[in-house]
Amino acid sequence: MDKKPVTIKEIARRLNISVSAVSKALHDDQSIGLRTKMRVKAMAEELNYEPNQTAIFLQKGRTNTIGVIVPSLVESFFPQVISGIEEVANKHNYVVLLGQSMEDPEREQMLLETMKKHRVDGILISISKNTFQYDHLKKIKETIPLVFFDRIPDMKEIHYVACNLVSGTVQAMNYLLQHKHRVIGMINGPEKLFSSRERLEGFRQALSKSRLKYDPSLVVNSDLSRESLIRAVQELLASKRKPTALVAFHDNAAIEIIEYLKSIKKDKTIPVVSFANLPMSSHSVFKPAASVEQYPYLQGQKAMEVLIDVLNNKSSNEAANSAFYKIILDSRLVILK
Amino acid sequence: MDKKPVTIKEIARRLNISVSAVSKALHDDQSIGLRTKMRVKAMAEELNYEPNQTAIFLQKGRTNTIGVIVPSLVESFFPQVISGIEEVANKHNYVVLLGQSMEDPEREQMLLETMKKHRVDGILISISKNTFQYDHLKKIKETIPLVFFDRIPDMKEIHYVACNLVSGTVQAMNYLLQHKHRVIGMINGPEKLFSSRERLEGFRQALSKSRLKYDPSLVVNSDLSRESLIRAVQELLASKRKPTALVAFHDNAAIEIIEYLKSIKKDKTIPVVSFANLPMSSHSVFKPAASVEQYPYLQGQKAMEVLIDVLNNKSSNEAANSAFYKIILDSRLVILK
DNA sequence: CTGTTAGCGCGTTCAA
DNA sequence: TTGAACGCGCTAACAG
Repeated sequence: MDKKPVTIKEIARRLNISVSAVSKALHDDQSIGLRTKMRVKAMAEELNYEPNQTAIFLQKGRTNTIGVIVPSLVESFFPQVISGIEEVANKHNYVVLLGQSMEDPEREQMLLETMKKHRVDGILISISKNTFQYDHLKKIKETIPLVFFDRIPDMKEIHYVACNLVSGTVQAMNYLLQHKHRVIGMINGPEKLFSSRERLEGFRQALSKSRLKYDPSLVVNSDLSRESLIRAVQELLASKRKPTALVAFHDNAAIEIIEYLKSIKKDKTIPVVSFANLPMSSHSVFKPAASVEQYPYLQGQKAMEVLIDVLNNKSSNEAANSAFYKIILDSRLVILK
Repeated sequence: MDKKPVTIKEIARRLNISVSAVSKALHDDQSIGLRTKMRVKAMAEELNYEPNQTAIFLQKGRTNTIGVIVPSLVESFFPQVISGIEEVANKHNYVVLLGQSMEDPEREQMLLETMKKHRVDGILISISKNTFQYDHLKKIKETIPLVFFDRIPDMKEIHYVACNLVSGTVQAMNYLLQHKHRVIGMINGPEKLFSSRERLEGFRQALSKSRLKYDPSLVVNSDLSRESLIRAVQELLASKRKPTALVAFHDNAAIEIIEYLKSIKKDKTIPVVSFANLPMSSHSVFKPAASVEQYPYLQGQKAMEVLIDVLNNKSSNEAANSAFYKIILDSRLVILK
């Protein structure tokens, strides 16, 4: 199938000149005669020469490769982020090494190590929802630039890009409040997740702005599995103050929740608002009433831009290293008609 | 942030032994004394030594990286394929370099070249729907093992994994025929696509088995854009023999088609069957009546297994190189209740 | 058992 | 203007 790839050395041999001359000629170095330059290029063309990047990687100490770790691709939110990442990455001559943690912290750690071995120049990561132990992240961070997106761990001194879920949640709440709902329940994600805490914060802020009192029993955490979501709904519906509307963690959760509500004939009376991870959720039979757009594509772009910036400034003065990017994008409530 | 990574050489220096001794010790080579082995390993541990893969890549002439090129990640079918690929790849110590062609042949070609530069060991690719010119594929194929999946170009001497869409289409047709439909229309994809031709073949086979005559005017090709799909529906509905049921290219197309049919109040009378690219299409308001499951995850697994096989046999006798894998998975019609 | 030597393919001094 | 020599980090063939 494939014969030996042609090297710079081969070209040199055929032309009876030195390797370094060839190397320089190919790079349009000043110090090479036009004549030899032409000859070299012609020969390179003829032999279909292609530089061996792995040699260059070794020599330069960088691979122009960035690692991207997402919890899973089925969540449709992430493919969009990746698209954004890829667009910016390619534009800057980077290539994307992909890994899915499958929400498994051990796998996540393994992926980080593999990528490190492969000497990626940097890593973009959205942590698994079961990752509560950040030692491996902290360790990797010492060696490789890390930028977090969407799912941010509770760590200091990190770069990250995320959506302002606080304001998004406030918007979602206001929507429900304007529709006269006074008892609103929230089915949140895992308690330790940064984004869960943001939603909670928004929940409280919205209530307080409307001079309503915050009732902790109206907020239930879940691990986002089907069972745990249903349990959460049941718990809320069983509480003394039965909510007349719900805020769900995201569209996937919302769909499960609405499906359940429908099964008990409550879907018409209890509107659910959520967070837009699914572009197609507007088609769904179990469509939420409204959803907070989180601009995954933009998040991907921004995260990659941050990484590139970090990469470019890495070698410069140490002082700059004490600065951390914290990019917060605005989210926006979208009413699904 | 990161200081100089420690090398094998550094360990050698500190221990006052040769580099190769260290290398061998780390690899548990027979020819190294237990004592030195221990010392080396201890030191490696202490200094937090990690082998520089890029150096190993250069030396071994392989990167343990495979390139995966898909038309786009938004099509939800592909993320699933990728998951299958990743599972097998990781198990065999390969890592995935991802690229989206965005259905753009030029971008596709660029990605192929980038991956070649990065010296991936092999490439898995599903071609863009606008790729009708295979020169770049043929060229790459000479150098790097290529395995196609799902969207297969019309080329000889290639490895590929795909679903048996012929039988899938026959099943789809039989479903409609059993429901007393005698005039069935097909909205196919781009004519040059292998999978379009398979659908057409299944369409004809099913008709002929039922002793019905094949009417070319009942098959319309489309580029799968919204506009072209609607045009296709209009064309079919305007023809002399108006179809009472439709076969769509895939769920995405089906959803657009049904949405349109609904807008002209025909969705109840004209059932649409299609091909399952969307796991969630069963939730959709514009849900097709049935859909042919194409087992994306399995396709990904198989494709990767084929590639690994090819990779392992590459160096062996030339005769083996004349054999090409053509793996056809069975598809199965799923009735969406 | 251990160390020396020679690459892998390329870029980059430093001499010539 | 050109070439020789060295280094990137590691493995492997060959001597001691």
